[in-house]
Amino acid sequence: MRTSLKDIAEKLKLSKATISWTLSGKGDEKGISLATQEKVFQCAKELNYQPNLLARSLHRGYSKTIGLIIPDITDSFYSKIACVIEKEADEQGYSVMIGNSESKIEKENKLIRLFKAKQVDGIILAPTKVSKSEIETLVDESFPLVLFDRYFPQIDTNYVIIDNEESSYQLVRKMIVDGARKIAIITTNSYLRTMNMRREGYARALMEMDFPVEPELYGEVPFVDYEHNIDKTLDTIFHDVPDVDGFFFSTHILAIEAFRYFYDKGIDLKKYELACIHSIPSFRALAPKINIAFMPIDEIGENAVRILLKSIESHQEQSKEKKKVETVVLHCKISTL
Amino acid sequence: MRTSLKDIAEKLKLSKATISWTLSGKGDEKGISLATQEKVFQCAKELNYQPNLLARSLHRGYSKTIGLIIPDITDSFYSKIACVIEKEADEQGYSVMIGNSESKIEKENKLIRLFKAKQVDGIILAPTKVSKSEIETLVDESFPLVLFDRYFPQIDTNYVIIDNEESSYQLVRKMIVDGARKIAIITTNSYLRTMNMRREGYARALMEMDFPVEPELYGEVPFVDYEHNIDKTLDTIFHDVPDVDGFFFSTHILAIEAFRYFYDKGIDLKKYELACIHSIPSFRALAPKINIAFMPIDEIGENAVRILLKSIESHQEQSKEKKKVETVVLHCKISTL
DNA sequence: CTGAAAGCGCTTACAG
DNA sequence: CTGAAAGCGCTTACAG
Repeated sequence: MRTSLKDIAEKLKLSKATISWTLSGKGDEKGISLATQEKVFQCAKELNYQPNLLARSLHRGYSKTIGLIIPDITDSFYSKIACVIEKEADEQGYSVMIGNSESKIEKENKLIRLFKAKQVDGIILAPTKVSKSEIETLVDESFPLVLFDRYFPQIDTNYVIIDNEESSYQLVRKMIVDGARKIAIITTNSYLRTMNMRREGYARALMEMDFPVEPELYGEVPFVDYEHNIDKTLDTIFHDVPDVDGFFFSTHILAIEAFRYFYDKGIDLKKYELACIHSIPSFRALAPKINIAFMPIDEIGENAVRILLKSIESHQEQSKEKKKVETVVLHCKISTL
Repeated sequence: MRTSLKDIAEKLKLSKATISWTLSGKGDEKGISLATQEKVFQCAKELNYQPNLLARSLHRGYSKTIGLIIPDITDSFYSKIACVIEKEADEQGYSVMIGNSESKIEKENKLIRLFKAKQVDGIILAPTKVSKSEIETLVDESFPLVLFDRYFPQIDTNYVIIDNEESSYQLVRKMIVDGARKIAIITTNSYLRTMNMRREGYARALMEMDFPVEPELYGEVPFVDYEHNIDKTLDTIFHDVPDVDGFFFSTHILAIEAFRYFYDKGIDLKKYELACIHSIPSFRALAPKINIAFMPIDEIGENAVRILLKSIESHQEQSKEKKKVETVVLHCKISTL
């Protein structure tokens, strides 16, 4: 059995209150004699006392814990965000529970309920979809919440997103300047506004140059099993538009799979202009000339935590005023590797 | 405020006990009238009742939560393991708290203490070092614990590891069969037994063929900032052994960095025999001929969870018998991509 | 200077 | 068929 306040109290023949005051550093304030405090510290150390955080949270009504839900922890973008968020939260005295929604709405809902049941003080979430989601419940309850990466205009809550349209526009514009004329866009899940914005940026860059936005150059890979689906998509594009000369990948995952396809087919990457949103280390060796919109990982994480903690505080102050929603739009640095 | 049992009880003019029995599905067993049960379920639904898991855990003495501590969540090996462990635990009714030790012993110790304070029922851990660690405390307290990936013979607890020596041996042997004669080993942190075993397997394959184990072919990259350190290491090897014709990378991270170096220097990868422990998707495009020891991710995760849960159960049964330690050694599949 | 007591939200042995 | 009560391990307002 773990040692509790009671154990120390009994051993020293003091009350639990005295032990609690002392160990929480309020001994002086309560005027507990130095001798007693000394004994308490001594005994706590001997018994290797660690406060039970569940009991503390139960009493205090908050847990100093935030929940983070991401679609895929093995995706380097999300795992890096998780890393930053954990570090940021830690500095503010919060710990983080991470949950993997696997891009499944049921899993996401389950995690939201679990985290609430575990009394997290707030949730940071990269949502997968929006249909009949627990997110709406959170918003209705004005539960402290920050969404990131994916955007649903109909949900009235805090957001941290990047300027997907502008980043895509810049990337595609760069490819055009560098000589590309028939640029394909390889993307996924068009029901995600994030992906739509990327497509719009792509279209804007083309239209600005009076290039047509050809349906044949649009490749949408279903998100599930995209490893297998991308081949078909690329086959079709190469068939329909043999002189395609550029590829804009809306995610790094699609880019990796495409590079594998290029390799399998013996197609030389160097002949094409390339661009991608977010970078991973292997790009340096795989496609060093690729244009990248670098995700501002640190800023995303820091802003998410900052906004969430603000929201938690105002929530705890019972300020019944209607929450003001905060939306942060961050910008990617665009460059080659 | 969230709704509690008390709220429902007051609203229905019943006792908290009745509500609790009903909602936990033991209403029939306790002979609570169907009419009452119906009302309770109805009301719980209306008020969107969710039990407070902190309170439940506090009472029950267990939290149905396990802690997972890994050195780097952005490393695909660990994040995949985390994914499997979460899925496996979920099936058994456990949730997982993930912590990032950043390969720092202080952070690891802090996480162990935090998880204990949060009353996790057990911990799965890929340890970073062993010096004066909280791990020893866990073992002394016979706290349910499973280590994986890294091995410390002096710690008497459960382990799940792969056969690092044999996997390395097989990989290097394959390279020799394929014609390599001067094989460099690129590795890190020799104080980790895991890395030492990989080196020993490398040496065994060489010695078996009566090849010398040349110190000039041993490249150890310090783990911190290895991005920058690997260049020096490779420079030295190419300088000292210009006719090096094979590279054995003890981790995928080192391989990626080396490939970037090869690219930067304009060295053609294809001229070399390559081998690496663990694979990532971009290898398919980066170095398709590379020999890989495929980590049995699923088995590692499943075994870790299985052993931990067994340990938790025997712990909860207060069986004072000395824990029997379980060590599982798994094997990698060796092949090209 | 220190303690008794209430309460956070749950569960469960006991009573009737 | 249902309830009163104790207790999990904390914290804190109140009392002396």
